[in-house]
Amino acid sequence: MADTEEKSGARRERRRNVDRSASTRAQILDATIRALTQFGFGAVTNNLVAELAGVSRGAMMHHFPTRIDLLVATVEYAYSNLTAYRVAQLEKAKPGMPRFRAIIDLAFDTARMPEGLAVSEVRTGCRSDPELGDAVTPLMTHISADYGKFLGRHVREAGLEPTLDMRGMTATATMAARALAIDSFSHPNPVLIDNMLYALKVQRERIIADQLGPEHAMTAEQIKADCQKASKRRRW
Amino acid sequence: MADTEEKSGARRERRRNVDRSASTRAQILDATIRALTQFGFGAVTNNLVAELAGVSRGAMMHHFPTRIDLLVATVEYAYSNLTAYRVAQLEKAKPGMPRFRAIIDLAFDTARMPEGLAVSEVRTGCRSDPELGDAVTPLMTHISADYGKFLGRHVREAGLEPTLDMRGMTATATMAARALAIDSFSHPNPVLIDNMLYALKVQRERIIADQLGPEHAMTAEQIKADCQKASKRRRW
DNA sequence: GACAATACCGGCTATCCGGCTTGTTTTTAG
DNA sequence: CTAAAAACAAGCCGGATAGCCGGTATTGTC
Repeated sequence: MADTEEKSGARRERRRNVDRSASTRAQILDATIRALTQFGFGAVTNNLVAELAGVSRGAMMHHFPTRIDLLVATVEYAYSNLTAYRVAQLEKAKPGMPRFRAIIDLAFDTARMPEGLAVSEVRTGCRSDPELGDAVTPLMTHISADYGKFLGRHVREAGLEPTLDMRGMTATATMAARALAIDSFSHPNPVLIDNMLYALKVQRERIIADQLGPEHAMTAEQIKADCQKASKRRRW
Repeated sequence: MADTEEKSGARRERRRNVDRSASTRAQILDATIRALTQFGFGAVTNNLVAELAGVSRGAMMHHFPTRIDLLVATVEYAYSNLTAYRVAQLEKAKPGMPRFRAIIDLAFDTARMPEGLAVSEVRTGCRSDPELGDAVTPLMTHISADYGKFLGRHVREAGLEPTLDMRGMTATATMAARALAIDSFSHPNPVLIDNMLYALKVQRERIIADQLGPEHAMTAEQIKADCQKASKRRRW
């Protein structure tokens, strides 16, 4: 964020070490996320990150002794940002069914966000680096489990059951969103996105109708309207 | 495949240049696919490929002057193998509806095959290398379009229409299979796969019922039986 | 059999990356 | 006020990589 001196007379605002540390750390982590998003895992070098962060390589070295430390910290940071974003977004929808219904669009949005792409990049990139893989796998496992709980909670809060097809549908949406997000960066295909979201929402409403009765599900027209609204709001 | 001398007396079977070329080329391309699958895009170096192929670096240089040439050729080779495999597998099912129904499982299978993983690795990896991206993008676009036609053809041959939800469902299945395949290599989760396939098949049958009437769709029990059969046949 | 073309070999180098190390500035503790 | 500690800066080095090149062996053509 906009830092450095903004105080009037004081040529240098005295900053405590903890603040300096936190600020530099955040700059570096944000730069790493940006680098992963824009250039992909393979192009993320210490040099590039330091440059993007506006920080010397020595400072990076100080905060993240190894590249692995940097990437692990970045994934943690990115996922906590994502979680906060999800909570904030879902709070805009009324609890229960509306909030549950917001999840599919949210999955595709978060997958396209810099933080989401960063996590995906590391996830696939760590296949090329066993050491990084060892360091990141427990974290990824935790993330998957955590997201699974998140899904289950909202399913139940909507008065629904996490049946086989419900789990399958949410998992499919998550995976598809991930693959599409990376793809769309080099081969954007808005029609594809619209179709996928429509199909997933049809399936979602079908499951709702199965569990609670047709009167709780959206009609085909409502689904299409919902999709059009989401399509217009989407900026990619 | 098993090459080299198998002739009895002749200490050196005279091989024509075209054969030597083709053989070496195939060895290198196969090795590249293996390398991409096992070690991931980032770890695929010329050295590694040459070693896996049992070929000198000079020979590689001769056939593929640059790394980009190698990867582009590998993607072409892998996709043509995939196409051949798809055709061969689908011919085992009766034309029409059974053949159409085989596509979802096939998508997940091919995504997990070395050839499928290789294509996915290059697809994501080229984000880190603009030059490679430029070289590979038209190919990827063609592949996507070609696969789209393949899907459309089988939809129609089953007497179905490529409606919005049909397109969305197939696209979702394709994307999800891709993400799952890479994921499953480091975080295998058989339950997830089963759930996703089940949900997709439920959706598929629902679309069939919508278009042709419920009597053409499988029952819930049939779907589950089909999934169990696929789950047992699957070796990952 | 002579010459050309192709397949193949492996050392060389410029470049870049990650990590180390030494030096400088700012903050904090006594 | 002083000394230690922490934050920051940046030059350096071993290692690895992609591409290049001179040279050899095999195959094709006349």
